[in-house]
Amino acid sequence: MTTPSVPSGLLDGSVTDVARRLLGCSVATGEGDSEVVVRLTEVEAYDGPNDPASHAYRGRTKRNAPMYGAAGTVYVYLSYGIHWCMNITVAPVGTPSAVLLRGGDVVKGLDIAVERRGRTDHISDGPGKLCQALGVDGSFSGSALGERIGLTDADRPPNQAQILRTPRIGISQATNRMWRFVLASEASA
DNA sequence: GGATCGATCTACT
DNA sequence: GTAGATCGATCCC
Repeated sequence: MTTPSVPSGLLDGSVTDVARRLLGCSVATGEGDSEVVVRLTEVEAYDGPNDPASHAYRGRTKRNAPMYGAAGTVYVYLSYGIHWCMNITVAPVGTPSAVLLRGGDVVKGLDIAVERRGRTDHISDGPGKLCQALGVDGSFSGSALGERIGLTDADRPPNQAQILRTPRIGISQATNRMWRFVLASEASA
C-alpha cells in the first residue's frame, strides 16, 4: 500500500472513470476542531498530453510537475494570479492526467470555511472557492493525498445513475469533450 | 527582459 | 446575465 488514507482502487482506471468515482467523496484538511470536510459534487477530467485544455498538453513545466507524479499526488496551481485550484493526479508516474476538483458541499467545519471565505454564501461552489474554504494553497502542491489532504469515499453514492456529464467550463480548447461530472442532486433539474 | 494568457471570482445591472 | 479585476507562470525575441 502506498497511500493508506485513500480507499483502495479509488484512483484506478481512466481519468474519466476516476472523475466520476470521485463525486460524493469527501476531501478533508486540518485536524480536530480545525478540520474542514467537503463532499465533492463537481469535478472535471484532464487527460494531459491528449487534451488541448490540459496544463500538461504542452509538456512538463515547473508548475504542472506534480501532474507527472504518482496517482494520488495533489496538484495545486494559481489561476488568474489570485485563485488556487486543486487537482488530484490519476495516472501512474509519467502520465499527467488529473481530475480538477471544482466544487462541493461543506459537511464539516462550516464555521471555519465561512470565516476563511468571508461570506456565508457561495462557500465552495467553484475551484478557487473550494480551495479557499479548505485552506489549500500552493504549499500543498506536490504532496500526496493522506499527508495534508485526506480523501474518503464514505458518502459516495452507491451507483452512477445520479451523475450528469456536461461540457467543461472556463476553457477555450476541446470544449466539446463532455468531461465535467456533476451530481444530479446538486444540478437542481 | 518583456508581453501575453489564464481549468476564476466578485460586484453590479 | 454581463463586465472588470488581478498577479504569476509561461513563451518568445
